[in-house]
Amino acid sequence: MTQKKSSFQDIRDTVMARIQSRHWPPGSLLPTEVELAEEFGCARATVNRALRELADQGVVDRKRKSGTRVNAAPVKQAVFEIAVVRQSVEDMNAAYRYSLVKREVITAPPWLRARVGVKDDAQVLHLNCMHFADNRPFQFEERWINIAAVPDVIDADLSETGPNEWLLSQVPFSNAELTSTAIAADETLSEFLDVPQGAPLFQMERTTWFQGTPVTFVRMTFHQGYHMRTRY
Amino acid sequence: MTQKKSSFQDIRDTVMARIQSRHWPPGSLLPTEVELAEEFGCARATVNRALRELADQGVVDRKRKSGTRVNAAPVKQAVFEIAVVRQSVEDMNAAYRYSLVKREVITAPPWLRARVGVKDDAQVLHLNCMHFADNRPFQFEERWINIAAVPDVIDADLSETGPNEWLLSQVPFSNAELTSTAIAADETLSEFLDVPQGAPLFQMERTTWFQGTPVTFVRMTFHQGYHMRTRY
DNA sequence: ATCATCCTTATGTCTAGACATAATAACTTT
DNA sequence: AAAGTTATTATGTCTAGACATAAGGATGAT
Repeated sequence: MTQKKSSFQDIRDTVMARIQSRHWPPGSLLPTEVELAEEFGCARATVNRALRELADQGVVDRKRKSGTRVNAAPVKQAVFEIAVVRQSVEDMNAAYRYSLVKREVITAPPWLRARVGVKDDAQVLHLNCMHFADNRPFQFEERWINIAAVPDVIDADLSETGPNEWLLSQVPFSNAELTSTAIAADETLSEFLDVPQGAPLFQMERTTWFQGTPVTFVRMTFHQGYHMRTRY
Repeated sequence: MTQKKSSFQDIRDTVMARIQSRHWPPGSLLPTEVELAEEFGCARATVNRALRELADQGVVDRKRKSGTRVNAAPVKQAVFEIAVVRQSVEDMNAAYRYSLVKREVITAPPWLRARVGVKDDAQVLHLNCMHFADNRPFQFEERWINIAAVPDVIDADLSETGPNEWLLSQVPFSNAELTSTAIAADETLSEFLDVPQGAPLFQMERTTWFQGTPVTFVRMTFHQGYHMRTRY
């Protein structure tokens, strides 16, 4: 059945539709690229691209010689954007304000050394910052920056723009590990975020590396009632 | 400088290295595909694939006629796997146990209708479940399933396997919206998760659609101290 | 039966060339 | 100067064919 639709997107969507409709149920084997190319009346490379995208999405599994199989237990994965605070505040149509609360150079404390893996005597820049949305507390940020990794940070003016934005401009491509949890507001957080002590708060921690060396560790605590949103 | 390295992966990695080393700084324009193909001694299609992958990663922006530009503000995105509860428990080397607490068929309450968009008189299956790790509370799950979307759910045996796993086998490919937040334990949660009332708890809510129709809404509350982890 | 070896096969990648398309630049007309 | 038209250009996609490679299957030796 040689159809005239040719583009790899059509093929990708058609194949996806057949999988969703259980024409090709989970676990089943798809026709070979050559057979599909025949059916769709196109070159094998076109089918290859279509199936490769589905494989990247985790919809199918592909193995040489074995063929292409509908993934029975698709690895559901969500992609969420690591938004800069300013962005997410402005996206809510709120006025963003930033304030540097504290700035000091210290030797990395043991817990930090264990966490990010810097040398015993490593000097770090320790910062406390507040981010506001429409003058209401939005996020309290506590950050440690490995001075050895970004020496320029010593001279950076962090009173106007947050350290996150400064770091992004300096070290745009990095790896990170991220954890989220719920914590109870301690005295400090209660003051900065204007909530009762013990209030449940959403907290994210992120460790960032650039080419293997740790750059920064940040603990971000959000105002009460904050929801992190993502789609997939 | 016609090199002998040819594979698109080599090219992708080389280009990435040049971007990281600021040989091509953020905002700058890369050579055209033809020029790069010359430099690397390969076909343009090979360069195209390399650059396309970098564009997919958000490292570069590509526009017809304009060319390929290093992304100044790369959209940082984290990918986290939507693990089935059983998986994440077993990944911790803990014994997984599941228990169905409550099961009832009800008419969708107004807040749920507003949330997921089902008809006024839609019948939904309402479930409460507990997930344990080594016999300690791990997650309390409250779920509503749109019966019209998956009629078979009425006859499904959900006493042994959780509704999540059952649904995954029935509706493997779906879209979802996901939010995370911190809440204080109310009376019910305090009992089920064995924490004091008011304890800060990590909560995720997920709405799932299949081909446009809402399938299920689930509210998952984790034990105290739970960390959601992800890397990028 | 067990193991090593060769053959077959489906995917993985590359090439050279072609046409399509979006967006800028250059030119023309008003 | 403003607006509309045309050329140019870099990416986007496709093709037909080629060789590479992983892995399953068959074969044969132990």
